[in-house]
Amino acid sequence: MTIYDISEKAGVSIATVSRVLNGSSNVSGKTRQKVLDVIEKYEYTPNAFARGLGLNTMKTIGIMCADSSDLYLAKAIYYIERKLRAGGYDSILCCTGYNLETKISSMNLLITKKVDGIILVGSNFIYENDKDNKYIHDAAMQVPVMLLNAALDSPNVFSILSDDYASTYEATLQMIASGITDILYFYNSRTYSGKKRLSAFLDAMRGQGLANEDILTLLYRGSHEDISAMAKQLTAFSQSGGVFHGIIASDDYLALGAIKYARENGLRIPEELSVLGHNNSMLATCCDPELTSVDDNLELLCNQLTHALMEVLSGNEVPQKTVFSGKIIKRGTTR
Amino acid sequence: MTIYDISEKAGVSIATVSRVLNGSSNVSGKTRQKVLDVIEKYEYTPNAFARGLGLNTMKTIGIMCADSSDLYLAKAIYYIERKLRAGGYDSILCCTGYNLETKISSMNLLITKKVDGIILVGSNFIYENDKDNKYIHDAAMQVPVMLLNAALDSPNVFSILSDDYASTYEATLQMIASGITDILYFYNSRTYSGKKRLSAFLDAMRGQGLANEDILTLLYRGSHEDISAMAKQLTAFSQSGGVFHGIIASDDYLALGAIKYARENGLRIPEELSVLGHNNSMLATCCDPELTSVDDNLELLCNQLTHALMEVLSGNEVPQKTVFSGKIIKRGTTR
DNA sequence: TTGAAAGCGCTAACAC
DNA sequence: GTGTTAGCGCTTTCAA
Repeated sequence: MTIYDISEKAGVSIATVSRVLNGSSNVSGKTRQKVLDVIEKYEYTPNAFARGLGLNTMKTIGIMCADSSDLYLAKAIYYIERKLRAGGYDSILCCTGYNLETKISSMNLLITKKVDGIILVGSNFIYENDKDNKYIHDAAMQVPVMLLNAALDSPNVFSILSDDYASTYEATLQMIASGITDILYFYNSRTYSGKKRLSAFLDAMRGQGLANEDILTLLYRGSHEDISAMAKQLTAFSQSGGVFHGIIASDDYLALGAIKYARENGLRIPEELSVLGHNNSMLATCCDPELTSVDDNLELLCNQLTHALMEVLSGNEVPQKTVFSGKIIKRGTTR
Repeated sequence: MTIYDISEKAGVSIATVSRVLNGSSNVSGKTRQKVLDVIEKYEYTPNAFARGLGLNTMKTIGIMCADSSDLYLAKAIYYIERKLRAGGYDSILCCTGYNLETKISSMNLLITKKVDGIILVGSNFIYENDKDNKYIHDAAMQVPVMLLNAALDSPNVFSILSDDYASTYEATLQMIASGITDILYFYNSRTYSGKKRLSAFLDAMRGQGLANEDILTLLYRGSHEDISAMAKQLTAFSQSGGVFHGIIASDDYLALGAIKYARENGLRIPEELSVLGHNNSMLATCCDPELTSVDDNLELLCNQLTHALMEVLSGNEVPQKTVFSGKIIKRGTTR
């Protein structure tokens, strides 16, 4: 069933059918109704490819994320997809992995598929060496690129993020204020936002008069789901002489690793060890005691991002960078 | 830049350009190279819409799931997306929610967008009253429909699932064998696979000579992430007279709720309460003690499903229903 | 208010 | 091995 069939059955031209299809006002009431009836009768729906060819858009947005099974990213995708759909857009999902090569090829694929915009979910898409961000600059010459929890200064790329520096800084100060000065920063990524969190921690500690060599940090490199491996690494670190009574983790997974470490080593939380996570995911309420965690209001960020993208696509002006602030949700793992 | 531009610059016809683009063998080596050079020089990529219009496919698969932020579903989507991409297909993701209306409209939307196939991730898409499955039967008349962890007897729909009945039956028997006969089945869904798990539990218990009224079941209706609410419900159930020393939960979230319940009520696990989960998600290793859980080998299911879909799309025969068996991963919450 | 017709950029059947 | 040409199904001028 094509527009020709409908026009024939309705006794009008294809132009008229097209007009009623697209809600043009230049159609008389009775003609419109006649066409509508035929359309309904034959359950006709226009061919999306043909329409795409004519309009040069199929109203789809490409969503790239490294690993859609990561709790945080999964949640972000969920919020974004929902909002996009509400705005009449579909989402093509690309799980790229953490490798630059595959990110680039995913990006090209999306461009080739002629998406209307691209959303990069998570800070791991931004590289320190700006040469490695070329694929983003390039993509942005074709379509608007939105960054969630990352920032990049480039025309046609827009960043929506949480002020990780501020919230981690604040969290560190709070833990210090609770009487703990030997704090270990336990992290797993050296991405854009990862770096900012780390330096916030370092700055806050230095503010306490601590020398760099007295500040403890530990980088975890394993799978983000392998809680046991995290605990093991902490145990090893402790056994090799690391002394700490607080752990600030760069995400809730790592914080869970810290809790497991405490349990395996007979440390009471929070009396002997304070633990603070990040993301305030459901993991924070599934452990015992429940986890104090930084909430950066992911849903708000995602809604904002999606809204901004649709504004850009409508040709409206949008701020290049929007920063929200997180807040610390106090639970049982800190004093 | 179109195929005409390229043909002109290369001094050949568009047909020849099209041939080299599609790897046709009927092109001489030097002509091919000439065209390739021009393509490279101008970074030409064919217009996907035009191609879609001609071929009537854009090599995309629609993935529907109720909630992509659910750990289990997120993981499934991850596996499926990866495998599809490897096979040259893109995925349009639709998070439908649990409401039939929105499922239907998502389904229609995917059909309208002319996807090549549709994957329904999770058993909540199948309804008891087959009238409510009409949207699936209908969709299957247009494109193949794949069901993950659900089954529906209909032409052009293919089911890949884990034998939930068998694994839950086995799990129940094991718990009974460990000396616990007062077992509570804690579940949250009355979907296809939810029902099968429940009846497996009931059958196994009845096999022990227990009368229906002595078998304990408890339905949780809250958010799947609200562990505290689960624990609360269990506490209330216990306080109102429910006596049980084992809990078999229909997923790991609920099992975490059970663990929280035990902790809040000072019950030692597994000495005073055994707990068994389902899905063997990362949640199973993030609690203390670690959770015994049924693993239904999601990755295998997803790979199988994706492979089957691509077979169908290639016109090959594929079994209408494929059942794998799960296995119980023994950890610390059971004796 | 309506219709005719020219694209949109590609594939593939057919001719050479 | 290569070129010509007719679609694919829609949107959108331009005329009437």
